[in-house]
Amino acid sequence: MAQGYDLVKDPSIYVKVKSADGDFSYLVWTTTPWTLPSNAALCMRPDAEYVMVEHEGEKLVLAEALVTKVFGEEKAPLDKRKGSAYAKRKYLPLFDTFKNEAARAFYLITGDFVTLEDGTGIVHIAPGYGADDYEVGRAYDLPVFQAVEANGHFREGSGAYAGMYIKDADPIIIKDLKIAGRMFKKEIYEHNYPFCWRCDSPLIYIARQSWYIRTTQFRDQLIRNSNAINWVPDEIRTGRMLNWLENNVDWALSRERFWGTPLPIWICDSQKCGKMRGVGSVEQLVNEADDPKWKQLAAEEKLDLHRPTIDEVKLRCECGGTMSRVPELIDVWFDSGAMPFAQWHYPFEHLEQFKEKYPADFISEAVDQTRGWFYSLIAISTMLSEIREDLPKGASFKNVVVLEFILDKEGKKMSKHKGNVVDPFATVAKYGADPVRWYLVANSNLWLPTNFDENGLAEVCRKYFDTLRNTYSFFALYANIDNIVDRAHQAGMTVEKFLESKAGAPETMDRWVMSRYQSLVKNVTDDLDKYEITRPTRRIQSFVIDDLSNWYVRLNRRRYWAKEDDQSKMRAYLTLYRVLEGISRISAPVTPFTSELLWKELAGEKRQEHGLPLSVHMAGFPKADESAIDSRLDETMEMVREIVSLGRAARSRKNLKVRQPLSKLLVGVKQDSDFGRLNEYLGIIQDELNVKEVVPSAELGNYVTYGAKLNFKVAGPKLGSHVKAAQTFVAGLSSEQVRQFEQSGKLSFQPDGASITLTPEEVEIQKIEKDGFAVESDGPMMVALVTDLTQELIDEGFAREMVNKIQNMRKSSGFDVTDKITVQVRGTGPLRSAAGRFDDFIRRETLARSIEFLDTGEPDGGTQWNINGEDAAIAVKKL
RNA sequence: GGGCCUAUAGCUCAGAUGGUUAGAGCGCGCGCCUGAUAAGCGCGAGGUCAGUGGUUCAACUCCACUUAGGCCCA
Repeated sequence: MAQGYDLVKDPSIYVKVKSADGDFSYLVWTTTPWTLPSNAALCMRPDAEYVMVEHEGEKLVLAEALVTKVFGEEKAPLDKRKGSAYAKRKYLPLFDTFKNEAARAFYLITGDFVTLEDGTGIVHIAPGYGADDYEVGRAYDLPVFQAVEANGHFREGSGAYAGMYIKDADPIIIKDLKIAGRMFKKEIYEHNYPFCWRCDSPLIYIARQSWYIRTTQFRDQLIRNSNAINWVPDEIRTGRMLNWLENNVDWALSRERFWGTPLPIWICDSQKCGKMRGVGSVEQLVNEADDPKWKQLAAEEKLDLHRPTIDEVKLRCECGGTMSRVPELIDVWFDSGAMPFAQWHYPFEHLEQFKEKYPADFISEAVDQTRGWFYSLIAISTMLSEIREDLPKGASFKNVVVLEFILDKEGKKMSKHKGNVVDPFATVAKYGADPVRWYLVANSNLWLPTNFDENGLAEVCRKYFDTLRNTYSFFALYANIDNIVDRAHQAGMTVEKFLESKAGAPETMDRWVMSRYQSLVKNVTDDLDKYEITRPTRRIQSFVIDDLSNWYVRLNRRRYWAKEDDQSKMRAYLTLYRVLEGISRISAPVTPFTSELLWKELAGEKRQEHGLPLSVHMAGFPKADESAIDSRLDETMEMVREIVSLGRAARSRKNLKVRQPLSKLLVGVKQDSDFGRLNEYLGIIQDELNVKEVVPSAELGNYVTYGAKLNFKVAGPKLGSHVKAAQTFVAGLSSEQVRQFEQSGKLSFQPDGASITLTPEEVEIQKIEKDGFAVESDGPMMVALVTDLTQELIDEGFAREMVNKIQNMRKSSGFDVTDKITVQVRGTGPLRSAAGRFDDFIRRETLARSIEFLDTGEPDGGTQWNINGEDAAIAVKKL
């Protein structure tokens, strides 16, 4: 069996083989000179025309179609007849290695497999080397000559070549043929040749004795059973698997090794008898053994069933003689395919479990297992279910995800040889098993080849795992401040129940994140049901990063700073707890360790006392609560996020940093009625954009110009070849014309004499912002910032800057988030008056007991700051 | 040689039944934000959709061929 083919250049030679019954030679072509001493016959295509031509005083026979190719010129034929006319004519062997066998060999045969593309149309047949030659040899009852042994060396008694390695023998054989006047010409031929995958040495095809399973007898059932399997992706089923099964050949079952699973066939030692027996169980074996000690050993479970020990067991033969086991082992692929049965010790034990578990719901392996595991599983289960009543007909698995390979960054196969191998152990050690798995699964669909990029792995760690961990840490930080776990345990409750008992009603943000979470569970479940894994993994990732961390947690931070047992805070804890617990469960199939850690941390050490599973892997997959999915809420929040995003873009373009409060944001939405939906969320928009007021703006026309473009998908089929003219016409409309069309819904034009009326569905109206406003828009959505500053806004800007500086100093000083402090400031007049005006605000934000403004000198251990252009120094002290 | 799969931004990948200006993340440049985050947000630069030919009003998408890579088989 070939493990890998390489494109290589080998010598190819044309030799002249003398006819035994005529004054001419057959011109024969081969790429393996070393097989010539083992030649047994020559083969022609029966229906092809063969001609005899004269060349340098010799008469040569070859296929008419190849004359020009071989000689490089036309040759006038001396004779012409079909290949079939040469059948059975004898020739003189090139070598006398097997001359004693001449009675059965060295004659012309015919076969349709002979092609007229390469060579001479006359093929040299060596049944000992190559499956095709062997088959032909069997059909003609040709002897199997083997001058070369399985180790690639010529055997003793093969004349001058004895002991020689085939590749070394090739040139000598060529030289000998030349001396004997049998060489016609030599070329270099480029072809695929098999090589050992491990040591790279060339392999030879050699006929050997072997035991087979006649799988060809079950070909139709194999195909039917494979077709009944859900292959993901489906093209495996219709492509390579079908292709492989259609070309099924009998399973060469036996192997020759020292140790392994024995072929359970015993043969009578007596040549005369020669009975064979297949042994089907240990019980049968020891009962039929000639020595009772084996029964004893088996009873003690000390009987080693492997070769070579098993070979000591001899059986009694009906003829009175002893039977010995054949020396062969079973192909290990048989073990892999027998796994579904062997794991339950079918048919001897555990029949109930077996019946329940068989066939398997799901397996997964890589695409190279077409001829490996996938085949062995299908083959064994198909054959068994055909002959046993107690098995359901079909394959031993129902669904399979077929993986593609992981290639290097350039898309090349990884091999030690090329040095582009990524060491999986080092990679797991560096990044962790879960991130590696997450990266491989989330990066691209499993059935597509993946170009492995370590940067992508680092990104997964940073983005997904760090964010998840930080989200949990945030929860833990505050929950620990409030001593939630201990208090829950004291109250004899789970953390969840305890939080539930203290929590107020869910707020909009809580309902929103739960809605998003339940949608996530639903979508992930649907995906997994379809054996999709990349999409759900990406869904989880984007939920954790965008929805949970960057929106829900960030916007709700203040709730977590509230006083002990504040109801809103408890609801926020509870919501975050539930979502994190759910994430732990739905991501467990991909990140078993991270999920387990999260589960343990959330559920607490005493989780079992409260009836919670010890492990997340025993906890079951969550079921989506679809009643909690509020699509209108999702949609509205999406609008809010869009408005905030546009507002930030507007600030950015005007260089207005967010810490500077502004008085007003005008918001234009698709319809005026939509603005009402935003009422509940105006606070979020105000906070995110630091504006005092958010108001609707109905006067879109003041900010935009109108444009239009053709909706090709709708208009294309109707307009046909006028589509381009229509696009030009629509794009050329003025803002006023588009505005009129929006109201009237009618638009006509005349391209090339035709008359066409466009409907509103066929034209998309665009609104494009006018220059000169702090305006941003996206589709129907638009925001405008009012940028005028009052003294109060300026003062608040100063105050917020000071808060920011003090917070940074708290953090760099390593204070806890609950530490109370005092603050000393030296600064300019404007700072001082702003600080006075917002004294409460600054102290509240920074947990400062007092803010002391120094008239002279520097604060003790102060840091210099530039605050909106004003020079200042600030010092913080822990109380 | 036969069969199947892959090729889209510097990198990794999305792009139902052909339809407008081909998207995301990372990386890069500039700006912003940060009492959980080695995070985040905004703007910008970056593409002959491997190549050639064909079908079509219209092709990343359909067809043929070619190139490169992968797997199974000869």
